[in-house]
Amino acid sequence: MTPDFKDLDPLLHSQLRLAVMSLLISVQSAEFVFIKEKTGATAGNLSVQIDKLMNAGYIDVTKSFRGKKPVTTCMITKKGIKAFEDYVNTLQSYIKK
Amino acid sequence: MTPDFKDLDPLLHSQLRLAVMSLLISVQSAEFVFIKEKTGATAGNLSVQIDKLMNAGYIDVTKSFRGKKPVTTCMITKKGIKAFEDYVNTLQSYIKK
DNA sequence: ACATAAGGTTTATAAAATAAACTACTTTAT
DNA sequence: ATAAAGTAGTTTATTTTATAAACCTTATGT
Repeated sequence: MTPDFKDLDPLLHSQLRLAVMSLLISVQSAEFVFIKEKTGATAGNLSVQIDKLMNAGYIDVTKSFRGKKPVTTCMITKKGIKAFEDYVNTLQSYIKK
Repeated sequence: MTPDFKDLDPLLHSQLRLAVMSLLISVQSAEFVFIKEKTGATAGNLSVQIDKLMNAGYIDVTKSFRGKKPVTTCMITKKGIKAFEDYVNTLQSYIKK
C-alpha cells in the first residue's frame, strides 16, 4: 500500500523555521532582531535556522550596517514561497483527514 | 516584546506522530499494521513513536492475539483529542498570519 | 530441519534543535 | 580613560529526535 501521508518538507517542519517563514511570507523584508522578538527565539538558535533557510535557497540574507551596528536583513525567495505553500497544503491534508 | 508564535506541542510536532494522531482522530481504533501501511513508516520507528504517544496519555494501546498472531491496537484518548485540536489551532495561527 | 515471514521491540547511529559560551564591537557610567 | 553593560550576532557543545539496523518469538512453507 502506498502511504496516505505525503512527506512534509523537513526544512520547514521545525517550529522556528516555520515561524520565520510565516513572518517573511507576509512582509517585504525583516531584520534579525525583529524576527528574534516576534518568534521569541534565542539569537543562537535563530542564527542557525536562518542559515539553513538561506542554504536551502528559501530566503536571501544581506548584511549591512545601520550607523555602526550590524544589521542582518532577510527576505523570502520565490523558491521559499513555493516551498511554504507546498508545506501548508501538505499539512492541511494531514489535519483534514 | 512577547512573542507572536505560541509554542507547538513538541509531542505532536513530529511527522510520524502527527500522521498517527490524524489517523486515530477519525477512527474508533486502528491496528499497528494498518497504521504502518497508511503512514508508510518502518515498524521500528512506529513502535517508538506509538510508545511516546502512549506515555503522553494521547493514545491507549492494547495488545492481544488474533489466533496466534500478536495484534497491537491503538485508540486516541480524550486528552489526545484535546492535544491534537490545540496543535491544529496553534498551527493554523502560524500559517494564517 | 531450515529458511522465510509476521508482528513487533530494542539498541545503535545520524540528524536536528537548543542552549551556552564566545566574538566584535558600541554605548554608558565612573 | 577605563570599566561595565549592551547590541548583534556566530560558534561550539549538549540534548533531544528520528531513523535504521539488528534482534526476538511464533508460525508457516519446502
